[in-house]
Amino acid sequence: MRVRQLAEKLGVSADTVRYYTRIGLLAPTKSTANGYKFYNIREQSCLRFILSARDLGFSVEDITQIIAKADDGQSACPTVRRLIDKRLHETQQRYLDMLRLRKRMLAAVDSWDSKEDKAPTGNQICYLIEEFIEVEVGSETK
Amino acid sequence: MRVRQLAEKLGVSADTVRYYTRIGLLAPTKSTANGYKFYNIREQSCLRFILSARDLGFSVEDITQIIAKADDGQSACPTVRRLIDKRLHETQQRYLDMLRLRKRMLAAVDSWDSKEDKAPTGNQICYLIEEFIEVEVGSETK
DNA sequence: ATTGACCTGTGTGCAGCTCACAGGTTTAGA
DNA sequence: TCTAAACCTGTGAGCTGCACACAGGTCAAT
Ligand SMILES: [Zn+2]
Ligand SMILES: [Zn+2]
Ligand SMILES: [Zn+2]
Ligand SMILES: [Zn+2]
Repeated sequence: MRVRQLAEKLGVSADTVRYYTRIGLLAPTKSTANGYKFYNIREQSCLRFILSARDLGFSVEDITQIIAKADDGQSACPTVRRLIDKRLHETQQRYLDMLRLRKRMLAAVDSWDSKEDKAPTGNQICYLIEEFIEVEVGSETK
Repeated sequence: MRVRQLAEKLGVSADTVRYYTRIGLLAPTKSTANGYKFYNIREQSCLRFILSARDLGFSVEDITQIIAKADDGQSACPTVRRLIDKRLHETQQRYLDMLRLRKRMLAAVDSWDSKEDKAPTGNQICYLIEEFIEVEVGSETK
């Protein structure tokens, strides 16, 4: 199997497969004739694992560690439990950040609906942005 | 004002100010004597604007466009309205992605609580991940 | 003059891919 | 058999928004 065939089989781009190969997560054999990389069934199941872990929020570095443990013959489960706890906290944080940002953006759009366009002055670049922040900072203290 | 003073005044790192300077969002005068960059009051208010826009979810590229419009003497308001709509959709999407991911991660952690650690086999790297995905994919179709 | 603390600009690194590009391979046609 | 176009490959670079490393400059105290 060459890179494109593997990629299509598992529904990712060939570049993604190349990337995982480049960083050492996949280790295809190198054809002697033309230098093309050759992925066997073992690489395929490894990629499947990588994609599953990715979908659970593990970073590429996490996956590297997990695979290294397993390749070493040890159980990766403790590592997996430890790492997902960390990533879960991060995901939670990012989720909250997105939520707050979304709220702020919606408030801005809403308040801008009743405001007209204005040309910039020497002091202001865009009064929509500058005045919205002032209002928001003020209302945050109450 | 030199880079550090400006940075501390507005509560960001000196590297952040240097970054905005590097990409042309800030244009300090260059001291002839020692090559140090000098930020005046105008650069300061420009940085304040940049930070306000950043907090509203605008990208650096967005901010570049907005400032360019204003520097050109035109109203940046239409640009601002158009761009925030785009960024709002993206933020919404990322928010939903985080929400789904969080849910998936929580489900994994929950189901793993009652499972023991296992050593890897020739076919499996970590059964926690591999079997959770199978279960999840199955339950998605019902 | 010298030490040391602090500051500066520039270059590089980061995740997780994606894109650009020069060249090799395969295939269809003549 | 030759050729030309379509397709594929590996490698290198680029993306965002900074943060860090580093060699050297500056300044106050000795
Ligand atoms: Zn925890
Ligand atoms: Zn405006
Ligand atoms: Zn819309
Ligand atoms: Zn395991």
